[in-house]
Amino acid sequence: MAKNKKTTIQDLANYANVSIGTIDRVLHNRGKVSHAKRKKVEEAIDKLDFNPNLLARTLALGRQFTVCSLFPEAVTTESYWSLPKIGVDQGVEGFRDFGMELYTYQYSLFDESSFVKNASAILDKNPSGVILAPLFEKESLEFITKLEERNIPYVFIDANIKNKKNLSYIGPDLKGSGYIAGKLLNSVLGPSDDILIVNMVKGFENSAHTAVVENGFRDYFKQNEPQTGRNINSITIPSTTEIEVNRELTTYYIKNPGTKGVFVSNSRAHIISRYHAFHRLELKVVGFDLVPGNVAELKNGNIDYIISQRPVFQGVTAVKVLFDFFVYKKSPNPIQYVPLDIIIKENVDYYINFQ
Amino acid sequence: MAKNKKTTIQDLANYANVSIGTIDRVLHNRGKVSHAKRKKVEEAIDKLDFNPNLLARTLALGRQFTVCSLFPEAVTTESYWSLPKIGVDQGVEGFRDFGMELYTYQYSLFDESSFVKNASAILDKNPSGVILAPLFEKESLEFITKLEERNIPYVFIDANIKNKKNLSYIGPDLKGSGYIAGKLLNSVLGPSDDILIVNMVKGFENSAHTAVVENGFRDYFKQNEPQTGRNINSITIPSTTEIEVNRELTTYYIKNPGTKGVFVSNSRAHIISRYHAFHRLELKVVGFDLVPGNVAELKNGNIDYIISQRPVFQGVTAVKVLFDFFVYKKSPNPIQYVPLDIIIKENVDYYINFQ
DNA sequence: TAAAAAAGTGTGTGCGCACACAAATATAAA
DNA sequence: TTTATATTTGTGTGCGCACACACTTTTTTA
Repeated sequence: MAKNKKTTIQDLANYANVSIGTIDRVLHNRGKVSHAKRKKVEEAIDKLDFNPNLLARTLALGRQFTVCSLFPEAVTTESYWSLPKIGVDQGVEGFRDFGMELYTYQYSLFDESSFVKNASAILDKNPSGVILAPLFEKESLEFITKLEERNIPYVFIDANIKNKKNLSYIGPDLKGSGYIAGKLLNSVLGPSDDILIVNMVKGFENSAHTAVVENGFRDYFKQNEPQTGRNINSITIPSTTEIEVNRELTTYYIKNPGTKGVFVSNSRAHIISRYHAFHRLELKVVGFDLVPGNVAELKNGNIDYIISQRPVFQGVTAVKVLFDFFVYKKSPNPIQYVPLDIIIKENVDYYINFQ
Repeated sequence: MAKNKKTTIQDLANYANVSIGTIDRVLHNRGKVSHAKRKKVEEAIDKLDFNPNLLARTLALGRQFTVCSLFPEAVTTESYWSLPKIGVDQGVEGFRDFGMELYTYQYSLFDESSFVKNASAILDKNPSGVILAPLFEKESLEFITKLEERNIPYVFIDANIKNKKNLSYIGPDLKGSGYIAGKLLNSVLGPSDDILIVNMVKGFENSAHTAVVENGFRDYFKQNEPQTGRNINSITIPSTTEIEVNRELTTYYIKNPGTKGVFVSNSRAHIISRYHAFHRLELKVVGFDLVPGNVAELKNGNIDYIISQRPVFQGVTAVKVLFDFFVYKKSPNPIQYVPLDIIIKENVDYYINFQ
């Protein structure tokens, strides 16, 4: 039903008729211990169900874990990238007394050199571990090479680069997220309604990820609605500003008035749904991420579904993975797909209010 | 960007030119301290940004937190009630070194006296806190009265009794969960398809909760589909066994062949969806909770939507709430509605596999 | 003005563990 | 047999804090 009072190394020492020094030796497998006493101590560990007190150990060791994170910059507090940062802050806060400290760095998606510069600053810090959102693939590869040279563990968050030596990838299954978006949009459309996929490329980041999402989306219709004559077109807007997005939408909708549903493969669905409302267009919209803009549009009905990839949780989990690796030498699951939450007007508040 | 090395009480003592004894006195506001030194120490606390090391404090205090949980019994490991138990186990495990220990108790939904017996056993343990799923309202009220007499804090999980002195309620917004179920079921039905609501009463537990869920469900249709001529009937089966459920379903479906959708207000949707598959009925099904039976039926398409109320998370959170109250004297939000996750075939694996 | 009481401050111990070092015992070499 | 050398085992210190207690200085009382 529960454990009795915790047993300490002193308890072990009493049981085995040795001093705590010997206990220490067998626990850490260092120094010399006679075979007989070693056996006896091992018996004590087993019989008394010894588990070292992590608090005491941490206090005694007094070591420090420095974690650096490198994400795209959050332009405003309403930006998507402020959320993973909140997550890592929160995660590290929980391990503060265990000696963990955090330095956050951010790079501009318009400027690869800012990535390089910050990556180099991180290397100068010689951290115990790194949390990286590798949106610039080439520069990220150079960075992790250097990390590996220095034996610094790193985890990817939000975006993945496959077959690397990252401790773990914590983020969405991109293809699956597109597939789910397909199912959701389809569920609110008529069988032959035309669909527009809107991709945006903010800066110079790798757009391969967006393509994977789009493929997942299209896969849904290929596999489930093969024979309908609907059009599914996609446009890629090389910006995320309202003005540019609006211009591209106008251009597209005038030429394609039959469009009934829109899938936005990033966190800017609210820009598009506001455009719809402004022009009294009754289009269905599915997008990603619970940023404030999307929440508002979800609530007033301009967005139908938001898929959330738990960005805060990603940050928290990344920190925890590093901690477990430092302290317990635990090797995590190399790919940890976060749950893809389906958010609608009716359940959005529960997600926002909790904690 | 980050905190410098953590400041200790010794650092404070050096800054304020006093001994750690005086620091201790102002920190805990005990004993006598001259005004001048108190000011100086407070300045030190502020300037050096002192935060006590919880690890050291815990170690020094050496106190013990005994937590008791009282839930309905999980008949098999596949039952719903095994999930909150997993949660509290997990939560307590994380606080083990902080002196927290857990005793779990369970009662039979067929036997109020088992509740009373276990409640009394808990009182004998004189725990620091209690986590309770108050499904027997009358007996729960008697229990919490005694807890209050003894000044033992308690939190409700999964089910709530309003206006009581529980530290917090952690669980679903029942009405909202029914409402969401309504939206989901409606989204896969034609506008005039008839609907069956299936409630089950396993034992002698309070069925008011089920009624709230049903009201939420009906509200959705009242508010959003007012003028359709569809029938929404409900039956309440006084059992959760397959045989009894099947008999009731047969009785109902023969009389109501127009039924196209079923809402199951508990975790037994899989029993009903299996019945449908067995009899080649193409009905849409919405139910609650990611128990293995529902997961399987979701995957093979017999269930369309499952709403999950994060039972494991409820357990973890309840433990955390108690811990924060014990250690930081934090009063939590009195009502913490958990997110209601919408689970479909396409995203169910992410929920199961993560961690 | 001396003794008693109160106010103010510092020191020592222990929580459970890691680690450096000292001590004791056993074995090998001289 | 004695000394040198491994091998084995025990002790002391500190991590940051809480708390008991001892000590010093001031104030009050007789």
